Amino acid sequence: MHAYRTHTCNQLSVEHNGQTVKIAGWIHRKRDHGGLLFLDLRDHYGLTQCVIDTDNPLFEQVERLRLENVIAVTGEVVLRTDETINKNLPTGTVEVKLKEFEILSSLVTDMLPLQVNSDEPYGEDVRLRHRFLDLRRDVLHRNIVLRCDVISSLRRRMIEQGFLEFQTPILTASSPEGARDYLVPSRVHPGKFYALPQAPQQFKQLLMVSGFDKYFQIAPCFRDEDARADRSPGEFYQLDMEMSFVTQDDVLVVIDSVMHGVFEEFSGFKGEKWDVSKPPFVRIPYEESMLKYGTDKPDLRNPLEIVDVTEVFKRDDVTFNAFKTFIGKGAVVRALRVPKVSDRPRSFFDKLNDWARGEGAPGLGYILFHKEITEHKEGQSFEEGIISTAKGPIAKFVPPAALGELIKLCHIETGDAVFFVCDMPAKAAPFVGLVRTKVAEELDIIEKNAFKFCWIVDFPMYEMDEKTGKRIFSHNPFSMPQGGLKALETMNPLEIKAFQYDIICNGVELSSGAIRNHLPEVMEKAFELAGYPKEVLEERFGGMYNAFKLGAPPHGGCAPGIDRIVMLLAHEKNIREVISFPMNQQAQDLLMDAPAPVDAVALREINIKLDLPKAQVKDAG
RNA sequence: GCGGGUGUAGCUCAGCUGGUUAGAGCGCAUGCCUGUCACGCAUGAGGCCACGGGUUCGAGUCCCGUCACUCGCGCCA
Repeated sequence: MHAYRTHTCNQLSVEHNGQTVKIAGWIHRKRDHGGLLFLDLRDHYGLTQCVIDTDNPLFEQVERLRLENVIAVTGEVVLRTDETINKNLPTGTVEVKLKEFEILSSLVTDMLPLQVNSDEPYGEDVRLRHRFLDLRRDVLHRNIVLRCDVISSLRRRMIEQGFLEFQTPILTASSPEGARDYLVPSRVHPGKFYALPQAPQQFKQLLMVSGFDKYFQIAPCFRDEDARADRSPGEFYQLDMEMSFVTQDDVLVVIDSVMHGVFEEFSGFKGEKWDVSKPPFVRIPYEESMLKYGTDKPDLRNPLEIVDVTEVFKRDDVTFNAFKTFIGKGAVVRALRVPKVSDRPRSFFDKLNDWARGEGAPGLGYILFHKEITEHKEGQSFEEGIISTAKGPIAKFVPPAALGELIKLCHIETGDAVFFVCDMPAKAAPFVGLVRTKVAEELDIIEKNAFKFCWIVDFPMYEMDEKTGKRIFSHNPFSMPQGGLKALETMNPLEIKAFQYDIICNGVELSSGAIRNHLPEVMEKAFELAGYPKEVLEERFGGMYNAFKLGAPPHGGCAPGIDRIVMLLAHEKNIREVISFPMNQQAQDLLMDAPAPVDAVALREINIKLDLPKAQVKDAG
């Protein structure tokens, strides 16, 4: 017999009846009836009930065992009687009649800081400090298994499509722009630092220049930025990929197929299978997304759409001066049509209005289109049909003809309401986007049980930095401008689009990607337009820039975030629920106690002297 | 860096308008219980009410500050 086990705790069934088996695991739960004791033994695979009674001289010893002790149990598999079968347990038709047992770990004597056999929500610091216990618990344990399965599926799908898996350096050079780097001091080169890669961006491009054609990596990325619920502090993983001799469309098709495949494969992880968008995923130009959804990461489960109705409020016969004056200063009016809500009580609209004020808006104007009146008759003008039915705070400022135009623009039907937001374009779009989300949540009309994908394409190459008034790269400096050198030389830079795309699922940004700028002369011009002289390009991106002068293929790729993919599939709101050993929000590892002070000798060796703000001196040892 | 929330037993939480002895469930300990599966029953141990200051005759409760955790903003090419 094997030293530890002949079967796992999820394996035994009626077919093992009568066999002597050995199983090993943690004591999940004990039910002590005095003369009879049940013990649920748990391993990675499942639970098996063991039973012992007072006929066995070991009874008292078993009775004394505590939860979470690790033991091996040897005994006979016996069938349960019909009344005692547990249908909730895969092994519930049998039990192991304990003959012998062996303690395999040092005995648990301390109080457990959290109970493994419970699904109570524990405080996150306790969970992180004792992550190994937390990871034993069912939900988290299964999430991590899902993560393993997703990664192996991604890997298989990439390899099947001819991609090669690479490793790239972890100790590398600091990259300008972007997030803050994690820096690692060099012992050999006093005063110099490595940086941990924010992404293997330049390496994967260099691999393309090296002629490898199709690259992928389950790539760790390090960014020293503050955490969010959907953003792990410090480090995260991407399915990083890049391919040569491709157009944007080629990249999108590959990712469509990988994402669709993985989501189809695992969409039933939480029970019922969810619908997954069929490829090709819909492609929405950035400008259209900002207009229709008020964001560059739209949740397409939300059926509501936004329309620009500035023209309507500009009309001479519209007398709503609050908007008119503002429009004169460059503001726009965005309308959100909400079907079938005109009969909602006044409180519904008041509540939304209060919410909007809470968000810093002056209020939320709306017009209601009541039922009886839009059912206009032949011969009656459209406008006549509408006039007495439009209600709401600003309806009286909008005469029938203008209402007719509004109805056409927004495809308004009887019983609808329309909300209005008037502001400068850069503010109106995101705010009406918030309204869109808020209203859909209130009405509970966000589609359930669906993973809805889309691509946002045609991002602008440059944008104005609001604070400095300077022109900057709006996504990253590596993207190819649409129209190439000619566009850079002739167009208004702010109107140039890039071959830059994001993939979105249910409002979550999974990845950015681009067709890269692999032409040195186009790079020079692109950087010049962002205010960087050629020297900066040479200094900061020298490795790649020089490589491009020695024969670079056109190439592009993207890098879907693995943690977020798993988070979506596991229906988790917090990314730490799909990471084995995450840091807390302050970027501390409470289990391993990192970051930690180092002693003076170590510091001297790397030529570092600390100069700490007063309050923190004591922490640094 | 800024704003919101939380902090009471090992864990999850309750604790009213400030009122004298601080409560429950789980876990732990002891005892009873031979078919449970979140077993049941009884008894018990376990508290710097995050920390520091203040108001008050009296503070777990009110006020101020600090710290920790968490959510969001800034940040995240």
